[in-house]
Amino acid sequence: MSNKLDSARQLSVDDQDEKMPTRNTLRYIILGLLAAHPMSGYDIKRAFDRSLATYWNAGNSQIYTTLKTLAERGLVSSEVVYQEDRPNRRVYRLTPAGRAAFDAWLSEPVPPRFTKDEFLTKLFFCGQTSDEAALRHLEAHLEALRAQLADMEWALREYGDRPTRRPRLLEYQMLVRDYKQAILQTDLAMTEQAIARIRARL
Amino acid sequence: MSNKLDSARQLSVDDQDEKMPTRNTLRYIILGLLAAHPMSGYDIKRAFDRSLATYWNAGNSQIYTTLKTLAERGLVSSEVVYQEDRPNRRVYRLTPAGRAAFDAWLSEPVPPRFTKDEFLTKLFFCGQTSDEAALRHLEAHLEALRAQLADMEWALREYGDRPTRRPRLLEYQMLVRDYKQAILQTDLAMTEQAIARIRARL
DNA sequence: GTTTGCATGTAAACCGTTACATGATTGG
DNA sequence: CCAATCATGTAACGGTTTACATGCAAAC
Repeated sequence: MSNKLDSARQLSVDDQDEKMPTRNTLRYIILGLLAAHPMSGYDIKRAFDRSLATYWNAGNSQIYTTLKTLAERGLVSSEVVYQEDRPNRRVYRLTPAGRAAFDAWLSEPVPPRFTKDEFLTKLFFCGQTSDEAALRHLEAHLEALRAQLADMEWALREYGDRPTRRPRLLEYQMLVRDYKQAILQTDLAMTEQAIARIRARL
Repeated sequence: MSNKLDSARQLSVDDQDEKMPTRNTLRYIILGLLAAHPMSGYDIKRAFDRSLATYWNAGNSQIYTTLKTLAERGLVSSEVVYQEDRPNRRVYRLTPAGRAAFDAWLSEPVPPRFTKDEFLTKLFFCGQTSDEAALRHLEAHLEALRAQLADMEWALREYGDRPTRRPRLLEYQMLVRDYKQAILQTDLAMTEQAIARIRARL
């Protein structure tokens, strides 16, 4: 469909490329979190669950391995913090190179990519089943959406109004939150409408 | 969490399990398309671009390899259709086993999975850059959304009103289309609102 | 005394993207 | 002559998920 300028791809002269060539959004998320404060892998996982889970998430296994590769590339450094009563923590912080890489990512445009939506994809094919089966999917989706909206409300109450010394960060986070919430609400409204549409025929 | 019946996991004697255990939405999409009519890999690619691209897409390489594994597992069969003037086509059709697998997928609930949204993720971190950079991202997103909406309109005009002998299929496809369109419109509205919000400060 | 929370990881399988490869025909 | 359409694939890499593995402390 759109077919404009695929190749603005000159050979860049400098091959300092400890290549970080592809996408790896997760790497940059971790750098971005560490830009706010030093954290352990465990902390990062909690940051996902608290505030990021709606837009992205990752399992522990991916987080820990990614931290390791970031360290190998010199984008983060780490030190062990010894604790009694609890397991020791390995705390990571950004290096200047890491900060630079993060800034570069922030200023780059988001590369386009096809969306993948398992729910809509299945619904697309539901003409090949019974309306009852379709209704089951829609109702399950409705429930999932309500749970997600409730989670967002909860996270807002729990973590949203804490004082911060970086109001700009919070401002964008709230902006994104509102954005996502509006989409979820439309999603919910459309699911309800679809249910009504199908029920009307039974 | 669950720690009860791990031991239901004895070596199963029958290794008919040509296991199709994971997710692979693409496999089922292909089965679903073939359920409507027999098609070649090329046709499947076109079906994606015409009507499915908004919810899912795949490159040729993945399509052709997936067709091969589906054939190995006996879910589809194929025959070569010879053509003059053009390359021959290998046309695939569902086997009864394939139809059964597709039906099973349709009746299963959609397994939950974390969403990943590169755009919102980047916006989430935009408090660490200039508002100008954030505006650039938002404006690029706006343009992408407009293009996508235009594509959907175009696809509707081009392929949407053709007569069909399976009105139920089309009905669900229209439902999903409306659904997606509403979400894109909310997306667009929120992007515009975010742009206004940031501009108000400059 | 069992579950939850803290804390860190490894290995393998699986899914998706990018790059590459080929070759005839039709239309501008 | 160049681009697009038709048509089919292979190879390599990279990113994600799932399963497995460990172990102490506090709380119920």
